[in-house]
Amino acid sequence: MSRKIHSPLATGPVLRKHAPVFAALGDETRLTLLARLCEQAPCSISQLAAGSAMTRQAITKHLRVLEGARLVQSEISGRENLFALKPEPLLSAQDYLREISRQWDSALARLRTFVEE
Amino acid sequence: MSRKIHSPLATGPVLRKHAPVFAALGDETRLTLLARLCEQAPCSISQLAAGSAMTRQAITKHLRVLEGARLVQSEISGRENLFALKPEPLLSAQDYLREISRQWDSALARLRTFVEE
DNA sequence: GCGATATGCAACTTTTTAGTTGCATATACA
DNA sequence: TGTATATGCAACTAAAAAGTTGCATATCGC
Repeated sequence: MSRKIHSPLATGPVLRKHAPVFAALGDETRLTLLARLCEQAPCSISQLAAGSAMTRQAITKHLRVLEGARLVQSEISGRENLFALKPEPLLSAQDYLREISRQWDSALARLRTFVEE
Repeated sequence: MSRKIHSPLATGPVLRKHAPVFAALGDETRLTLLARLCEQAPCSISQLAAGSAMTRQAITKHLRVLEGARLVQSEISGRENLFALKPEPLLSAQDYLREISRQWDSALARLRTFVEE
């Protein structure tokens, strides 16, 4: 009787919101940076580049990608550029994944019911 | 007193496990495919390509990427190749995100305590 | 067997990403 | 002031990703 209300997982705006976040997370170097930034609050570019085998420029680019996905925020302090983690997109991404799992489970349940009748 | 045990968010194997999953999720076309597959159980390639502006071949490639990340599983049935969602990597990715958020929160808490003293 | 449907494979083009190098600029600090 | 530190900007290379086209092959149904 009730019209099925399926949450708009694949709606234009929703896709355009989440895909860039996942893309930003889809790189080992950037995951490493995030992990580092969530242990040690604000870090400068040089600080972050110090622990890496890559160039400072490479690290900078990765940080800009993370910033573009709003996963980190930068603030200039004197001559250095400090980066800090911003958890909102992470939570949002989590919700998105949870919603997919949820829908999948309910699809399975429906299928099972259907088969059992 | 107690040595700090920080969960290995940025450990080689952990990175190599999760980065590809996030990378696979980091594309609008693939997110759309996943959403579709979680509503309608097993779908053939042609079926999935039908609702898209892209070529069947392009869709096939995206499906292979998803399969590479173990987000979907394919099975051949007669002349068609049926794809179904596999939720395990999604759950695992969720855990990873949750762990980052958790560590971030505890880092903030520690910082706050430190400042307040 | 035949025609239509569903795929796979391979070669190729175009974009994007990842990383580098070199050079200019601004801030700290002795 | 002068030197060392922290960055930004731009040009370039190399490699991976996204998509396309053309053709071969296998299966379904009549």
